[in-house]
Amino acid sequence: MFSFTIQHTDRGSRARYGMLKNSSRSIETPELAIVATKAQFKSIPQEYWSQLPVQYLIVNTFHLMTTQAGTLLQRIERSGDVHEFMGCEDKIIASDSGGFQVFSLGFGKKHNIGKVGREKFSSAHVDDSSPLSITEDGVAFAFDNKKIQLTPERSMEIQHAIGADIMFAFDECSSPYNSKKYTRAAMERTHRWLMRCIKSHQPFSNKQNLFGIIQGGEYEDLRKESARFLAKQNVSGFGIGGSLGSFKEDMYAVLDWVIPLLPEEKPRHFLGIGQVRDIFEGVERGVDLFDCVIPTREARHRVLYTHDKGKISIRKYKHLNDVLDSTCQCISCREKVTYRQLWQWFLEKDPRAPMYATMHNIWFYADLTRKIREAIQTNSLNELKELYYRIY
RNA sequence: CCAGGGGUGGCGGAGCGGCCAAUCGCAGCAGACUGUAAAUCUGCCGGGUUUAUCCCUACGGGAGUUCGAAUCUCUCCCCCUGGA
Repeated sequence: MFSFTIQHTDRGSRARYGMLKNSSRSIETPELAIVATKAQFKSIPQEYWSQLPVQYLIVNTFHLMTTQAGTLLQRIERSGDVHEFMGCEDKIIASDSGGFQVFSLGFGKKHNIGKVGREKFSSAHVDDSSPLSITEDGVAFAFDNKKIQLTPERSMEIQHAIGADIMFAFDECSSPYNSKKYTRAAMERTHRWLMRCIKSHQPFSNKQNLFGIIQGGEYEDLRKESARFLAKQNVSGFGIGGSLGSFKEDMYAVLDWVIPLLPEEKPRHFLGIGQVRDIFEGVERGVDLFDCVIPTREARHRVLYTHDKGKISIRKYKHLNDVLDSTCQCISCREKVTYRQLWQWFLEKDPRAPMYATMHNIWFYADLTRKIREAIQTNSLNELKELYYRIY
């Protein structure tokens, strides 16, 4: 049984503190999902997983079906479901549909861009010709010298098979380089795919929950149209996806357009976003859920998040004999691992390096979202935001 | 002492007459990373400067050959491997 209850709404913004439940599992919101694409927390041995302060995580349909030629998926199914496979019975597990790979392995790869830009795009950038074959039926990927077919029905089938608590509808994540015309076509196709996902989901709707995805790129009219369409559908929540424009401001504008059009009582998940400022800006605008690769990926890339010093490249602190963050309770900080030690492990390619760094960043984000939830309840979100904006 | 193989930028290691200030890797420096093609990627990395199809100093030391040498010759020094 799924429920989402809003327990407190911030006075000065759209921020809300809520409780999301699916059968015996529950999480408090706002919360950020740690990305576990292949049903694993990269670089952390499984015996540590139960100690991680993670209540929400997300796996990926596309990568589950392509990893080890599909045998990973079979192993998950044999375990019962993805919770049992991972030994994470108590965590809410979401699964992405593979819709992001339509972008990341398509236009994203072709142009080496992400869904949030850093420059103003011009007409010279416009490209509507994806290297993938995208048709009304679905998408054909060429990956690892193999042909992978994904349709709304196939994506749903896999997400049902692994037993995710929250499933995302199969969509086409648009590119910042797409024309408005293409962005509209992709959005409308995504809407039609959603209807097929809803139909496939019907028999499973008592145990699992389908979130539809709002598209429309950086265009106000498209975003609003998509939000209005989604608001009417029989879904448990909403993902806000697709291209988010050239700059952070564009991305926040998308939230401002879309969220007021969505029903208050359903959760909103801002797909793929999660830098520190983005979390605050999103929460203020009414986002309940996030997911982002940044905590784990940047840890592997030797970047740490701290509550006292901001974002830190370990390279610059490698001679310090301090723990990573004096206010942190993560395994690394409890064991008094220093910057010097961590750097040494990175140089030696010791697996403890990415492991401790990743655990640290996961702890950081857990602390951050916990503080945000507390701040919403005590109407002090703004003060907390100011505190973090000094170093982020 | 004899025979053979070597000595190249912080380190490892290419080059074996001009396209060499010298491939590449490591380390160093700077930057990036937002529904994970990512423990990855990009740029710099002898010195100077007007940042350039410029100038210096450089491939163990010295002396040669040559229009031209890290690359060939001689000699000295040092290292490694066999032999006495």
